[in-house]
Amino acid sequence: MEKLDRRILELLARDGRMSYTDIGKETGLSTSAAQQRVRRLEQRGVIKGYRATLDSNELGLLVTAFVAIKPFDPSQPDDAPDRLQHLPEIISCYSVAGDPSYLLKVQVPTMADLEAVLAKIRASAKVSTHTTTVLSTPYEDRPQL
Amino acid sequence: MEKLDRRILELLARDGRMSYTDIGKETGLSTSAAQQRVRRLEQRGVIKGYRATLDSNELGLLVTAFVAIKPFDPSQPDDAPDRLQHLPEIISCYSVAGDPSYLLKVQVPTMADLEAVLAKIRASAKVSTHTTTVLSTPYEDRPQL
DNA sequence: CCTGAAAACACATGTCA
DNA sequence: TGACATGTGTTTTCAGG
Repeated sequence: MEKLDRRILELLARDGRMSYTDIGKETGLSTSAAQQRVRRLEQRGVIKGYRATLDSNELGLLVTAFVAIKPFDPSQPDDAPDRLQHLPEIISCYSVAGDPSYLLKVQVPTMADLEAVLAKIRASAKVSTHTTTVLSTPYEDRPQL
Repeated sequence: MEKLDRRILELLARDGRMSYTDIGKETGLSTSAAQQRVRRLEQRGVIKGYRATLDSNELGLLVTAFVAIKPFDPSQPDDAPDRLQHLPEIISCYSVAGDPSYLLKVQVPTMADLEAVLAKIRASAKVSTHTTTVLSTPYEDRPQL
């Protein structure tokens, strides 16, 4: 019944606070059966966690940008992610194939903050940066189911 | 007491299933006071929703890529986001400043699926695509607090 | 923002197929 | 191993102040 687990994941991806009772109703399972399946999905790591999704603008994070970085010296060991981890403005870090070595997603209150973060990125990771600023976000993080 | 709301948002961003009782304990509020603040944050749209975060690999989504798109004919009306919305493989869509007009994040099971989605993107939105494939993801979607 | 009580829910245990 | 029933303790929810 792998189908049932998919259905449960879809429900929780859309509403992370859905009760086991409601999951049971939607899937035709009893409350405890639903709970058991969810617990297994959590233990297997399929469900990594739960979070509230917040409105960046309401939080005062008005500027979003993608920053592609390239090491100054490609012969050096590449530990950019470690070196950049301490910057909370970096929301995501992807290692990519292609010209840049990493692609970062950055969120800050103002353009001035972006400038400051870019300077920190260059200094911390010894990289050059190529920044693409986001004008608007038609949609983001749609559930993968 | 704007400080309290920030704290609540931080807690819920990290654990979207935290109970109002526990939020109260962490913030020094009673259960119902905590619940009331959360409800207001939801109504104001600061909290947009709750979701389980899933492991893409476990779901069989082994390929992630960023796709920059450019319209074939820049004189035409630009409704790419609308035209692409129906493709569930597109997780996020950002309107960006710079050479491409949009940046898409795409997730699919295999490279063959990526190829298929790129064809659909080009056909649906009448754009050219420039794809950057993700090799690994050191970190992603860190809480903005 | 708190109290308090009723309803809903979570969750451990035990049973059955 | 997976589904279910039941019982106990929490949590949610909605009065009221």
